[in-house]
Amino acid sequence: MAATIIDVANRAGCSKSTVSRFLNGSTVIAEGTRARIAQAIDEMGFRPSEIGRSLKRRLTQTVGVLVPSLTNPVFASSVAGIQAQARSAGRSIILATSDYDPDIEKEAVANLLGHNVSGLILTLCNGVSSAALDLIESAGCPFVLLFNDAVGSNGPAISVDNEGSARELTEAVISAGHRRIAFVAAHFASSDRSRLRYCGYTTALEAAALPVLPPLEVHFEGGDTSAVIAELFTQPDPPTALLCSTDILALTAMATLRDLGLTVPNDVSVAGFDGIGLGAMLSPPLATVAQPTWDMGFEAMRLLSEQLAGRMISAPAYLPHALRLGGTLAVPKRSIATSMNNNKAGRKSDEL
Amino acid sequence: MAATIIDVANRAGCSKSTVSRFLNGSTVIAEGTRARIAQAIDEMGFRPSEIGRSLKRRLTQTVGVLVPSLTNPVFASSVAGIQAQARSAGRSIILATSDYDPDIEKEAVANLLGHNVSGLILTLCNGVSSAALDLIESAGCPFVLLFNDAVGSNGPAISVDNEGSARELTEAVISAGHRRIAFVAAHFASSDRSRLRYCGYTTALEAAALPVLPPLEVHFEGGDTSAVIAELFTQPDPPTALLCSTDILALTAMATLRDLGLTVPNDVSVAGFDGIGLGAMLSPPLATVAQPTWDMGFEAMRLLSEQLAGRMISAPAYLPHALRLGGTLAVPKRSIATSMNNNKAGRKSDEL
DNA sequence: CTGTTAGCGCATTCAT
DNA sequence: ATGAATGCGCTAACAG
Repeated sequence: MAATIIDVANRAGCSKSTVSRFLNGSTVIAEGTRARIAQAIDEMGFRPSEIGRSLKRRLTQTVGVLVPSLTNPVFASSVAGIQAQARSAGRSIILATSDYDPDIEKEAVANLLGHNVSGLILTLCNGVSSAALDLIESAGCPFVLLFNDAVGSNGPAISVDNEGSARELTEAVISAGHRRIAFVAAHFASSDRSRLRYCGYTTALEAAALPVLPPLEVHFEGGDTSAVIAELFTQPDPPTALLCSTDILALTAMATLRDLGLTVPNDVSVAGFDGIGLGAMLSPPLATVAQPTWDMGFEAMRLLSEQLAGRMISAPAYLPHALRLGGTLAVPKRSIATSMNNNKAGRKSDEL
Repeated sequence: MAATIIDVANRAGCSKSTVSRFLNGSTVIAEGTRARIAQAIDEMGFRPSEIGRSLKRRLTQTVGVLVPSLTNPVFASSVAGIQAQARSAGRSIILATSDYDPDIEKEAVANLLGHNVSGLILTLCNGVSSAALDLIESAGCPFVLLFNDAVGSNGPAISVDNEGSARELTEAVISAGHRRIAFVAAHFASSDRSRLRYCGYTTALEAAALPVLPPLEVHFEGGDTSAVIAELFTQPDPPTALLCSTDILALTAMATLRDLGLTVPNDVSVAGFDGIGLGAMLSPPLATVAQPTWDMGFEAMRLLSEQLAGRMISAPAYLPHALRLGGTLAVPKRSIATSMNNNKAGRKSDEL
């Protein structure tokens, strides 16, 4: 099959040690042998076996990456960022997905660990209590959390301030004049981000002395979202604004509202979270909290590299987010009666 | 660090061979030792090293996956399908991206090969002539092409009938009454799909004796698309319909048209290719040729597994596509010249 | 049923 | 500057 280092040595008329040294540039090699080795390698199309190499060195050039799903552009984009940085660092990535399921998550991590990955980048269902994380820590494998907040004292993590930004977003919705604001969330059990964002929502509402509605938890990529939304808006006194824990959810919600004969933002304002590219291409554009997803992946990989190199730099836990207001978020039209004490009700939507 | 098979053997009071046999279930083991081994494994949290295992077996349980980009939901979705099937087959995937660059593509494949992947699933820039493919074939590594057509006689491939479906789509556009139809394409050099789809377009136009416009080649994820489109529609006698080689391109095009004061489909019809989920959520929904991207990935992985198992089944090269008409594709109403003037001022934000 | 032995492809002492 | 020998963790003959 594939040529080995011994084949190269034979053809070049030297020992495999010399070839190994050639490959790793560990010592100086005589010009003659150097040339013969180079030629032999070229002629045989030899590529050193990563696995032989890894076995010997006790470490690989691969890192494990675990994300909930690739279907969500947020994670796909972050993996792209990871990939870009990994490539420039000469590392490969083994990719696993958890499908938002803690059990699969644990199994996937165990599998990754079995591959002797030199490190891991993970977006967990729950960064605080995770069987997968226990596995990793007992194995002593370096890791960086991505989108999850840093767990306790240790371990670097790259995220955005989910709770704070959700609070800001909710405050903006309140400023626009909304008083009855609902929150559609991916199941908390499968996404701690979802929970944090809901917390930000409640904080803002409580500060404004407005009613906090219980979260409408839905399966992230399941089909129950439409039904939940439809029920919400066919009941009396529906909300004038709908916050969604992700942009994908927001898009699903908007499609459902359209089917119900409601227009966004004329009848209902909608805002999401994530800042996926396509949201900005819509008309009107989706109001959201934009995260630098690609950069976050890139930065997570960079951080992991630093860690692997023994340089424990302090992690900038939160990357900056950006509120994208306007678009699907506008002043409520039909709730003037309940917002008479709102002195900002006259703002125009594009001022947001 | 991590426990090895020898550690387990010592603790269980047997030889490492027995442990190995336990792990692989290759022979029957006495109930007593079996229990002791199981306990030892559990206590030490032992996971067999994929590396050592692979080195010995001369084959890995990993497959290499190369796609142009993860930012395009088409490929992200196909990787998700690959991943799902890989997991159920007990395989892991090493992911690489080419960024639509044949040089990176080749380098990535070389790297994948170095990891001793048992097989490869690839979406190449060009499935017909590819340095990467040469590398693979000379290494004798099994592979399945995905989105690329089968190359020559050998090698299975999973794709859709790009040319045929593009022809069908174009025919539908013609049927709707369009006579002047332009085609925006990702650079042919970076995507053979793009070229095939353009071919389908030309075939349909020629059959209808309509003018074939030269392709407007753009960088797939670059920023030149808007400029190209803007130029096209600010010249005299602009097309009434715009076909785009991908949905992403179509979305970019529509955003540009909006900025130009044109409405879709009232002023210009637009159709894409791929059937990304978000296209269907738009209002009006994006006309397109939908491919079963997730299934295609799943099927590609299944095919590779069959191949690795020695069962060379015949590959269903083309999976069924589906035309999604209507939405952004409508009957042409009037000349662009008049509509541009009429629409510049009065367009509503939710008109898309 | 189980232990012994021999590599897989490579990097790395230790010699020379 | 280069060879010979060793072993990484594991599986697969080959005994027993």
